[in-house]
Amino acid sequence: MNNRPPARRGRPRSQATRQTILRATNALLEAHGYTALTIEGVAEQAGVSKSTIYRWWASKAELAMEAYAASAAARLPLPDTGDLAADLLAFGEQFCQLLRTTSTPKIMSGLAAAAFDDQALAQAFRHGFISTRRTAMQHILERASERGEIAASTNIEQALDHFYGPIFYRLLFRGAPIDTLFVQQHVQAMLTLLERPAPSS
Amino acid sequence: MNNRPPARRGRPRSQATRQTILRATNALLEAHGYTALTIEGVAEQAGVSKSTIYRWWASKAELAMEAYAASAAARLPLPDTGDLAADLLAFGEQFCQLLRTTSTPKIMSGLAAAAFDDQALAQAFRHGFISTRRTAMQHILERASERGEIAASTNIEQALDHFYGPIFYRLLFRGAPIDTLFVQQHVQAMLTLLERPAPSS
Amino acid sequence: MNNRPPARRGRPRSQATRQTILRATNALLEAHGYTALTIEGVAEQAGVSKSTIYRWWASKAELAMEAYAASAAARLPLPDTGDLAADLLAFGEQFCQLLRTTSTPKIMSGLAAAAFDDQALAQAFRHGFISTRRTAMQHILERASERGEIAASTNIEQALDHFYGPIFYRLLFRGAPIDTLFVQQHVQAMLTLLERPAPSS
Amino acid sequence: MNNRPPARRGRPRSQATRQTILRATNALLEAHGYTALTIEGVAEQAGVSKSTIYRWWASKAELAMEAYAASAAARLPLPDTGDLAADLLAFGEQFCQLLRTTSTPKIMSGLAAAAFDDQALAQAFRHGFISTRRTAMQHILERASERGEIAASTNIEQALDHFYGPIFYRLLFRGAPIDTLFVQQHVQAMLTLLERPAPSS
DNA sequence: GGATAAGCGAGACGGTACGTCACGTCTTCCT
DNA sequence: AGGAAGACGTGACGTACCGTCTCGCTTATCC
Repeated sequence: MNNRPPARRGRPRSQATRQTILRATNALLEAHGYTALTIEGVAEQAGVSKSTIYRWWASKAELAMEAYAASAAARLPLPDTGDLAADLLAFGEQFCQLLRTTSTPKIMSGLAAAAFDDQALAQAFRHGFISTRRTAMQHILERASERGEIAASTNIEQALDHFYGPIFYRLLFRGAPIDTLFVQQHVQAMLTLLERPAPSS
Repeated sequence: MNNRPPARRGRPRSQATRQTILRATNALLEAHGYTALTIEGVAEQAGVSKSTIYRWWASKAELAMEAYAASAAARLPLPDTGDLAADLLAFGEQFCQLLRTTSTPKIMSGLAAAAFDDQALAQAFRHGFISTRRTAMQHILERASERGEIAASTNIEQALDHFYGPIFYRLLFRGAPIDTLFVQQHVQAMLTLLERPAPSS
Repeated sequence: MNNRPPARRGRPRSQATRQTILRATNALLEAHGYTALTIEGVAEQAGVSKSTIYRWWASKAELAMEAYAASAAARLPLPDTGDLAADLLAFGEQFCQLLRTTSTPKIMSGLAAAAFDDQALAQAFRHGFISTRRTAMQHILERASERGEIAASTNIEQALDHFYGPIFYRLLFRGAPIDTLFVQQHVQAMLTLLERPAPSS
Repeated sequence: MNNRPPARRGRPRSQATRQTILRATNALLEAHGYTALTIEGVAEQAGVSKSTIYRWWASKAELAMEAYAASAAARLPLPDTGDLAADLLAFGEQFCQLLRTTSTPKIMSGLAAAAFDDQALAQAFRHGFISTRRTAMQHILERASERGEIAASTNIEQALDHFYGPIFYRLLFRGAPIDTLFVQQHVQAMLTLLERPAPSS
């Protein structure tokens, strides 16, 4: 692995500037949402020139993605209680609280829409926002599988779709609440789908 | 029922113009997607003035909504085979085919994102796009309930979330296929959740 | 002379409506000036439909002209003291006061500019605004001539140009005051130009 | 004297673009008059974006002013024959010819009307169009004064009003000709007003 | 250490679309 | 037929951002 910096000629990119831009983007996203985010706004907020932004990000979608993905990933809950139902409840509860208290839904729906017009962005979106969340949940399921709580044959992919799908559907399309009651019922349904410990006999 | 002819004063709104605008909007939506839709583009395509559009629709979101909702509703499958599994399969298959072959996903994601910035739009979106689809599915479940295929106590709302949620999640967020295999597995999962006729006796 | 009204078919033109429109126009002219005058504004102010206005006046210029010409003409001073200098002073003083206290300059400059784009309007403007004023002054000069205060050979046209020219020039182009001092000096200059009674000896 | 190169930050204003805009404006003014001048028209004619025009000029009036003032000033006659009457005749003749053969009257009346709605514009108009012309004439009168052709006590301001006033009055308000005969009579009147060489004795 | 490259802030520039305003014409109903 | 209401196509408005481009200046590496 050649991890030495490439030692390119010319003035190196300022990491400070890069962070300032990402922070400004996040602040604006949280404050006014994705639609209202503009490159010019970020430039002003960050005290940075537009060209500097365009040098490193191709569009506001790409910028928003990078800015928000990190902060979103950092907040992902990672419960490990040793019990599937408890893990699901804890994860669901904390995850839904995030969705309730941050601008995440707004931003994700904006990015999802933008992704339809830009394949590269779609790629980044799925990697930065979707896979991360799926992986977190996957760990829970795999641990449950190792403990024998769910059958080894369980279709994990499908289970993940069934966990996240209804949550986002309610949030983005129905405007329905993502409260404790919902989480409880949702986890119950998940267990119904998962708990097939092979009745043996 | 307000069936009185409005008997309003002044020149009445031209229905021909209205239809032309809606048709032009649909054509542009299908051709270039929601992001690329502009009021000016619709005006030109329809041979209509911008002001006429603004007179009746407050934004491109509202226009796209009305234009697309009708055409989308008209295409909703309404199977009635007398068997829950068959109904689900038929509905799922046809519904997913629509999502695969039209610009519906693009448009819905655009509208969903726009709905976050406009409560009135959100309202219209849920009524025009979401409720319609839910109702279609609800009829299937209710008929199954009457036939005793599913328990009367079944939480229909939750079932609907579980049906639509994963479909849109795969489509908008994961970019995952909505093919026949998926539909079959998905319907199977739905049956698992629903078929709890409490064998009792 | 057949002075009976033509007795045309259909509902006759409403004189009340006509007057309402002219009054509304004058009010708006005085309040906001010529530039800000719009047909739609007049229609609203007068509680009248746009078509009614267009039925009788071809443009806002023509309307403004008719509306303002009458009210302006009514205010023209007509001094008759039996002495040229006194008449000139009185007329000048009162005329300039009108120009100072009403929107007349604004309106006249607007109309003069509009007249360059419309020959019919130019015609009407000269007749309604310019000739009227010239005639008033002309009477003064003619009476002076009859009294022998100025030579019969005096070029009246030229004298009128010399009287009105500087006033409007100061007002419209220079933004210079049209106060008592100016009027006095101006009248003095006029007398210098006019009083050539050829002392004969 | 601010001769330091401004050393401003950012991309400097393109002088080429500026000139292109001014030239396009003049062309359109001369061709279609002031009323028909539109910012969009100038932008198209000059191959320039609207925003660039709005960046530097606040209104079509301001633009027309700057565009036309320079070209008008460049054409001002500056006779110096050593004789007042000859200077006046030459200046009057040439000046009136300009007014006859160019769109100047149209443009000036438009600007004068616009100046009533905008004090800054009025200021610029007086400086760009009016003072320039007055100064030219003033030089003629001052030279005559030095030569003793007119009394030192002559009110120059008033003389200038008497020179320009009737010309513009005939042009803008009366639509009366500004021909050689008029100029001769006008100059004669001016001399009557000016030539007061103190009869001594 | 001087040449050579970028990085960077500022901001001008050609564009596109916005949403608004008033235009002048029209269509409908009412008087 | 006159008239009020108001829909309509048209054209320009002035604004907001877009993404690109020149500037002058700074900060590095390379010869």
